Amino acid sequence: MKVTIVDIAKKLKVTPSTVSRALADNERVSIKTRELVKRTANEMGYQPNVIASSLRKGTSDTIGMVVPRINRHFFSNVIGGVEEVLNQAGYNLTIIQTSERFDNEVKAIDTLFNSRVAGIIISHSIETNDFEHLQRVSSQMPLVQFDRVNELLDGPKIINDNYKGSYIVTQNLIKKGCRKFIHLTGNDNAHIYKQRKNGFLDAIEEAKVPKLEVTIIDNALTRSSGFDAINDIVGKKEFDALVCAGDYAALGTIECLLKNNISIPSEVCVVGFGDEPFAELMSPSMSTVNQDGEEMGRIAAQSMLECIKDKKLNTTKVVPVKVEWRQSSNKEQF
Amino acid sequence: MKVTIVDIAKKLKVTPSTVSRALADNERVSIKTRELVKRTANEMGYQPNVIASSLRKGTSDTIGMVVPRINRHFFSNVIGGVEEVLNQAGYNLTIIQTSERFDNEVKAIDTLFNSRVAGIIISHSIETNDFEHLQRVSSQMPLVQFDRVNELLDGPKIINDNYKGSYIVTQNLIKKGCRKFIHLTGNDNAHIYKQRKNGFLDAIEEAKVPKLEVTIIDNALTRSSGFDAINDIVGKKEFDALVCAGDYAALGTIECLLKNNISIPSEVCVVGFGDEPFAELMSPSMSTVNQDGEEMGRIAAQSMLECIKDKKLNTTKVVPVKVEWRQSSNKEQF
DNA sequence: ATATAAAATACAAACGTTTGCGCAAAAATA
DNA sequence: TATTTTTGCGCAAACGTTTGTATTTTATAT
Repeated sequence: MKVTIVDIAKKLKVTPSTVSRALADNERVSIKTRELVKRTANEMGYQPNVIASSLRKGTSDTIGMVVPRINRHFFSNVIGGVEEVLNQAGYNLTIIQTSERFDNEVKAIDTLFNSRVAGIIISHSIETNDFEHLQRVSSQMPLVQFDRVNELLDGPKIINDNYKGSYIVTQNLIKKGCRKFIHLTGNDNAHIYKQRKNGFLDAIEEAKVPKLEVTIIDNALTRSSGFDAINDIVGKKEFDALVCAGDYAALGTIECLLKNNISIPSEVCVVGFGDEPFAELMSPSMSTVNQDGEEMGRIAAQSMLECIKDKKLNTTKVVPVKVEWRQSSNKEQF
Repeated sequence: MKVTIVDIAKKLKVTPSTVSRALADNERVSIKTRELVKRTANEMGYQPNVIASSLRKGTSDTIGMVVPRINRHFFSNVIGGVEEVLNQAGYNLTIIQTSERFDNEVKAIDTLFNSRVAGIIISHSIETNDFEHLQRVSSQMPLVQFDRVNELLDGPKIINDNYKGSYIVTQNLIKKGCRKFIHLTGNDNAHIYKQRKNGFLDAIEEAKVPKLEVTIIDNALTRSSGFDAINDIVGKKEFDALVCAGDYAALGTIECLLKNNISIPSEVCVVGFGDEPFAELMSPSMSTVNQDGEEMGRIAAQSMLECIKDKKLNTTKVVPVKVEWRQSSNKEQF
């Protein structure tokens, strides 16, 4: 049914090895035969069996990618960037999502490992703080981490400039006159949130402005937990700035503020992180930190390709972020 | 280095075939040996080589999925649904995006075909109106189409109830008093847009209301083309309802209307299609047709699994849609 | 004890490539 | 012409499974 190298060989009365080499443009076969073989292969409708090829070569042309959620704007952008570079280079991409669950992440790694992918690109689930499943992998094949990375694992890491994003946001809010800050975040074992918090705290610290107040609220990253967090304290506690570690939390807080007739930004400034598509479009439009997912994906893929070639690489690349100033923080400056 | 079936066989002084069968829980090997083998495999850290297995079995446990854009909310939801069902069933998913380009689609199909996936789940690029590349495929492996489907190809098709979505929207707008309609759409060779247009036109037709005006604008699906389309006619042409075949177009039109100080919905009602996350959050919030991507994905995956088992299947399943009525069309009824 | 049936395992080929090695013929050099 | 080098290709093994068939072992019946 399906035409193989052997079929071509038979038809041309040469050996499969010659056909194989001819198709691979190997110098050991004459140009004349090479072209003859290619032409015949075409005529016969030959389609290489990459499975067989992978088995023999011991590696495949597939890269595995593990992400927490495929339908998060940021991640799907990263995937887009990775795809772009990898396809260009002749690689395929197998994508698995963990839905933020640790056991799914372990299973995903196992699966990819068993299908002998050429390498793995991963952003960890939020539950993950044990990295043994990857220790084993990183010794056997290239492992590229992005966004949510673990410093202790070998291999390239691509991260957003989380620290700087928060720092600049906070610095500017202080300049605009905000004094009573609340920071909504996830939890510290996730690197990105720790960095965002540190950027926030350092900006407060280094501002050298007296009487700055700071409150940190953990585990407030979703729309509903953002809403609830503010709902709990509104009326009881004074604040004039909400620096959120994520857009969805910021969205929740804005909804809560509006419901309580607190005006944004004149009474309270709100800033998110991530620049989800809705941030620009909602009302008031949300100030937030834009992270270039596609660029991150391209860099991750590039790093992967380098790793496949040179084996060793242990760099950390930082992708710059850009603060989008919009209505939700558009308070007049002093 | 890596432990294989042969290694286990040697250690246990049995043959590879026994080990293979034991691991597969085959009745032809005694329960005692089965357990012994499994235990030893575990101890030795055996990881099955799925590549070898695929080669031998002639098929893999990977399903290929081709989508126009991975970072479109709807598609990433479908992917999520597919993933959920397929992973449960022990299958993997290889995803390729075509970026709406026909040649990319052809290349994607080729790649998946060559990697001997067990089946392909596809939603066509907007450029695609030649389906030869799939004719070949559908005779060799299961092909499931979703959302953007071609009726002439064999295999299951899962579609949204595009017709009904538009029909209900239009019917209701008429009830609310709208009389001068503009329909922004893509082009007719894409089924979904044709269906949406038909739903729109039929609702107009069947309303039996005198003096309904209708204008159709093609190739207006993006934010900017939506904006431009309205910008071109505003002031020159009267209209009180925009029925858009996509949310991004609707967004563009709303932006254009606001810029021209045309009030929504009192002067013009706008309705989109797709229920992108921003639709709910923008201001005015956008009425639109919600399509359940995850459900569609689950159904597509189920159909794929059935196809793999039974070979023949030629059904078309329709996933119901739900109209979300929001501010952009919240005009008082007669 | 022997013949027969059933159970458990062994044997060997196959899946479609790739690749190190070897061999012959052609070309180049002595 | 004899020797070496180059060129072009064939041979055969290997990658790690799976599976149809053959063989041995064990259980059952005669």
